[in-house]
Amino acid sequence: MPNNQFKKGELYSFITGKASTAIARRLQKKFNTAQLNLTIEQWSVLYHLWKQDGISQQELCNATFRDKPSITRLVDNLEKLKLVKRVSSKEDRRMNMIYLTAEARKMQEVSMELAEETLNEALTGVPEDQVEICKGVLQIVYDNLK
Amino acid sequence: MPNNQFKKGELYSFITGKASTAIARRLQKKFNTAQLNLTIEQWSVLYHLWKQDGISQQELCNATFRDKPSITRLVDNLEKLKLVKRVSSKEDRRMNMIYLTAEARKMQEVSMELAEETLNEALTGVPEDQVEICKGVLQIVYDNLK
DNA sequence: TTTGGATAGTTGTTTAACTAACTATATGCC
DNA sequence: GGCATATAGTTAGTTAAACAACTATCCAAA
Repeated sequence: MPNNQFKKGELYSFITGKASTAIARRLQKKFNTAQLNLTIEQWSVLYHLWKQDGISQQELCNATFRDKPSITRLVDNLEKLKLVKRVSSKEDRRMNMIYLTAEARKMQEVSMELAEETLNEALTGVPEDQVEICKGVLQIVYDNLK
Repeated sequence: MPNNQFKKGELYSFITGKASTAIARRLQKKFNTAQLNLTIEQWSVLYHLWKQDGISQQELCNATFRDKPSITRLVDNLEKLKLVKRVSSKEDRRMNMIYLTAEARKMQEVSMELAEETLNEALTGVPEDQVEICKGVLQIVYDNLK
């Protein structure tokens, strides 16, 4: 028997992701205010490179949950901004390994602080145990559908 | 004192809305399979018109959490698909009232069933009380940031 | 009654997502 | 070795979001 928790009136915001849209908009505004010339999507790519530099575009696809054309263009734009460099792999010449520039490395600290700040604003007034439950539910949703 | 529940490694999926992206993609695939020629964004506009027909573009902005140019273009495309009609208001000639066509009215039942089906798939294995908590947290997040 | 501000909607530009079709390289099998 | 297939990445076309600048209409106060 499927769960039928969703009355029609409540289904909308779950599908449209109003909460995560609001979070992303708030973070984008903070980037703009801080003169950080970076879109949230570009930041999400840098985020994974900060964790591990020199990974392939395919690995960025998996990490960011985006398809190959999206990553191609994000890397194009990040390259134009001189924040990453494509280096074609010597072991497998089909692959581009993506490396951060010094410029991009400098952006990590500020942007991560703004991201944490945004989440703290978003979660003001939410008890910690409920945040944990919410994270768990969203993880299951993702696993169910991926 | 701000909540500091977010370790850096966990912050990413909250901001990028992986769960809601996955839900929207799954629903879009169901639309395509069902030969329902409709994007999720277009569906989200129809959703509110099914609840109340003949509202203004500004009201659609508020309901769908989108800005005016986005709604202008969504209505443009829905008009091309002959799913809605713009009728300029007689009381206030600045306003367009948006009306569903018979064609669009026919799409409500099928598309809503697919949406509910998608959410049931997404929430498989999640206890009902946790879904409620999650919905509550996302609502607070939205209210905190809007 | 005119003028100035507010509101409703449109247009242009940039960035991104999705699909499909494409090129280049690698790999495994005959 | 040569061919089929899979994998990595790119390109093209459509839809959408965000922002800024714009037009048209309404309304209220001088």
